Amino acid sequence: MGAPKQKWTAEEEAALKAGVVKHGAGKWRTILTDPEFSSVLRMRSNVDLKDKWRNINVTAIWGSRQKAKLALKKSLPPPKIDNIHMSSSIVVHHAEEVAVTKASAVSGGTSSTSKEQISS
Amino acid sequence: MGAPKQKWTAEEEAALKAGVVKHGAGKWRTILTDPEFSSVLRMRSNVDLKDKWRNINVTAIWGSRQKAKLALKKSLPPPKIDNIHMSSSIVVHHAEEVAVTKASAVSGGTSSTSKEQISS
DNA sequence: CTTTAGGGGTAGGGTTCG
DNA sequence: TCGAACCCTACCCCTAAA
Repeated sequence: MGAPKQKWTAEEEAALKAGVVKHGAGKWRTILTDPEFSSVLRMRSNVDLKDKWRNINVTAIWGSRQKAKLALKKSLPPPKIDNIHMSSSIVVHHAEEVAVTKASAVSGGTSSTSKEQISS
Repeated sequence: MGAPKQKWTAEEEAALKAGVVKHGAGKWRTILTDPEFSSVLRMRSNVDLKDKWRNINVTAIWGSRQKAKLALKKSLPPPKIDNIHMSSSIVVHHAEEVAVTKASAVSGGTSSTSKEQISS
């Protein structure tokens, strides 16, 4: 249909990151309205920005452990339909790489969220 | 966050609809204070009721976007490849449709508008 | 001042497609 | 199967009108 899955380009991703650095994470609409990024992110919505940012963040941190949460919620249906014979080859994963060199110094206390019951 | 996304249950939705039928749409506070629904909607605010009602109405109009897709996808048979999987945990979601015969001001023109070009 | 109505926007969950 | 893109729901904030 109209949007057959528009993949994010490097430019859009860079613009998104720059926008987050500039305005802070969560200010998708602000980033979108910024003339600096609006040119690149013209086809994106604020929701798209949020989703993309989530995806980036998730993939960056977790290199091999994101199923835990999912498995906890939705019991993973084991392929054991009938036969239960199968040597469980416990593959000892040597997970010790995943050097997260990505400086995620953007998210943090940027959002002050000062909702201290403003009095008129 | 304080509100970890409290999804509306069928009971709450039914109570909301019943309240609308009983007191009328727009009387959120009245519905909320009603001892009959206050038990179920104790955790909800009048604003929440309003929002939920808005969402329900919006969803009701569109009978070709989400529902069609979902139904199409769920009814679609798996690949012709014969497989012996599919344990199928009968998680039939019970969805009772409360036919609210109230005159909702949503009727317009059979919704042919698939595009929302809202420009402030 | 309280409530309702409508407009915006964000976060999270869940689904679809490659 | 997994991941990325996308859609939907809930919640909240703001402003104007009753």
